[in-house]
Amino acid sequence: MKGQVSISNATIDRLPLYFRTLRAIHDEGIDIVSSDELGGRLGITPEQLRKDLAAFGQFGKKGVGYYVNELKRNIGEILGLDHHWNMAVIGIGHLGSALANYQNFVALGFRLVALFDRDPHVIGTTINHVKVEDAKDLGRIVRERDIHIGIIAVPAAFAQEVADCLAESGILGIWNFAPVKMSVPDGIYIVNEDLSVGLSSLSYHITHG
Amino acid sequence: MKGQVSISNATIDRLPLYFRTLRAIHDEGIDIVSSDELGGRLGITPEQLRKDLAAFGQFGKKGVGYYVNELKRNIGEILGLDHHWNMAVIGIGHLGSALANYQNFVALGFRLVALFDRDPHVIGTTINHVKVEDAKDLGRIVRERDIHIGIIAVPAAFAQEVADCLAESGILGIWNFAPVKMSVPDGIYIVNEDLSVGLSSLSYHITHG
DNA sequence: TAGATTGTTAATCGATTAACAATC
DNA sequence: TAGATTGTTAATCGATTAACAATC
Repeated sequence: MKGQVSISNATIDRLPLYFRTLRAIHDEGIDIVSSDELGGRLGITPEQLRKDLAAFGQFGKKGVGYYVNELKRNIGEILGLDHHWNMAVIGIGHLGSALANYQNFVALGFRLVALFDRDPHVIGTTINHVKVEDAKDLGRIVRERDIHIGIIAVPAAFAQEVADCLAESGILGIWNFAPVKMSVPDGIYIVNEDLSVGLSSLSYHITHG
Repeated sequence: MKGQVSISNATIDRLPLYFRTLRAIHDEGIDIVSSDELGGRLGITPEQLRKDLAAFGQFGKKGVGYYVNELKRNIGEILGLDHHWNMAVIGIGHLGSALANYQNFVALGFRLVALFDRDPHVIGTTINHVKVEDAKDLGRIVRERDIHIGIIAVPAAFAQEVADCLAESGILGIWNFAPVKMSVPDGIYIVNEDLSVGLSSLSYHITHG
């Protein structure tokens, strides 16, 4: 990996697709894959794929291709999936409980270690073997259990105060499903997963063309 | 709107954010907003915002700003939100039922008109006032109820066959939550909402820097 | 009128595509 | 060796940023 060169977000967002596809290829019992084959499965040109990988090092063998397992492990390390980050979901409504139950996260090495809500009827229930705790203990528990990632699934109106609490408690990143722009101190990374953006974009494309 | 000029996806994906923020500003009782204020709330430069809008026409008044309600209506029309698209969710697992319950879609004018699953225990139940029907009736019901958008929330292994059925039945667009790349005939637009991409990207950023 | 703010053109920046030398 | 395929440099394309004239 080249430390000082900045890598485009477009490249980073394609790495999980490569990773996922390499896993599928591995499950098919294939050991070696070319940039043409791997890119082809994703609708990505082989040049694009090779350029993306080149940002981090040399992973292939000229005239041969890429060793599936080795490339998968390398991309996993680049993405930091070998860190097994601890996550908490805040806001156990419909979306929050769906996220708490999402099995794909486990497959990527993430660990769900806490759930939070404010509703006394929800507190104390168990989802996916994790107990829902009172949101007023959020800060304490984030510190105690060394939680790295906070998943915000509360209504938009409460998202900023949750983010503030997470930030104070030393969270590293926030995955935000509330449809609102939040502000946090420098050094905390936010990914906004605003579902209405995708759906509205779809509406645009079927309206035109 | 300029018919022949192609508009960047980056611009289109920002329009829903403008729309959402204009609604919030309207709710605050504010009638006129500048590109500086509107962009500022979203962390977008005023130049970027004006450039985005310029792709579709002239919506502001020099020296004054934008009339909040008028701009909101115009962006809504550009996004096609005034069409009130009919939607169906296929796959009523945790994520599917969360999507079926998601209230923000109603606020954007989308209509949930059908739910589908294969599991006999799920078929016949009701979510958000809509009955879950047998997935084998998917094609017929899509045609009968004039469903425009299919939301795929089935396991990756079944996503392609659902997409094939939707395509045959005249769907206009697919909003895909299955972590897999699907192929559909030209003219059908797909938005992939691959949750593992966002989370892996977050992992990357907290691992580095 | 003076001040403010848009819409648009020009300049810069960044990402993708194409070409090809290196080499397995 | 010949064929295949990577890694990298150069060329193109597209998006963002800066500047400013138009005008409310």
